[in-house]
Amino acid sequence: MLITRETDYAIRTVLYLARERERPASAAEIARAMHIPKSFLAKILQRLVRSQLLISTRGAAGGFQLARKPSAISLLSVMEAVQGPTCINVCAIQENKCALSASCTVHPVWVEMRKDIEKQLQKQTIAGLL
Amino acid sequence: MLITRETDYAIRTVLYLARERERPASAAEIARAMHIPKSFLAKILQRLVRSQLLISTRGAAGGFQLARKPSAISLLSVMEAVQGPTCINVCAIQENKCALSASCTVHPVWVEMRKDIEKQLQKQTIAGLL
DNA sequence: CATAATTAGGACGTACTATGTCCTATATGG
DNA sequence: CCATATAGGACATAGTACGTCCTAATTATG
Repeated sequence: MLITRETDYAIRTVLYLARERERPASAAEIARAMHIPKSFLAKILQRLVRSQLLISTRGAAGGFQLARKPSAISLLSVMEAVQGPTCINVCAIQENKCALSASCTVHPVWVEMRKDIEKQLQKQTIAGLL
Repeated sequence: MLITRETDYAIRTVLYLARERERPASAAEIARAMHIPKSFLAKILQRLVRSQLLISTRGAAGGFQLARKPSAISLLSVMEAVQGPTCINVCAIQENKCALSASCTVHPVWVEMRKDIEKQLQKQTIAGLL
């Protein structure tokens, strides 16, 4: 699976926050609105904060807000924040995982495909999806 | 992961058979040449036969051969033979898996991306990779 | 200051899928 | 008949996806 459920949740979350930009939204509120299990969402929010896509404020009346304009957030950046680098194939990431990579004529195909996919994910911004 | 190890093995297998077209090659021979665990390869070969990419002959001196010209075998067909339909995302396959699909603005992006990937996999033929 | 509301982080559990192995049945050339 | 193959199912193992829970740390508000 290229896009996990976690990534899906992360995108929904960012989309929600893009619509509610004035005030911080709490994890509980986002979970309710976007149909995401609350304690799972908490983990996802942590990652989005660490990747500097979101800003969090603690304590009562705290919550999460976008750290940048929706037009400056690509699907790729959200995806990489929660999943790490996009992985088409074991081979295409870690050379040493494939015993034949030197002589393998398929290898360049995977590399090329991964590039294309990343380019597409980069083009799609949160602003564009609103 | 979009491309599993099983698919990788399947492609190696078909590539090997494309180079040895005159005579049937046994599972043991292919496994040795392509660094694939033998009993795992047996399963993969079964699927390739059922999908009519390969022809098998049983008994002594039996083995596997391509059912079509290498130019008529795409990476997509090999991939679908072993993995089933390419799956980018749960959402993009089974509508009902996503509670929000009706209102979800990301959904069309996944569908489009999947189409593109399949188009690329279709273009790449075994003949082209030799 | 006390308390309720909130995020931060780690440990843990469960279920599914990828990756294989193994055993038995079946076919076939010599 | 027997050695060599494929066919197919049951089973085993490891890794990842998906999610829960508990304990801190922080802060607005009464």
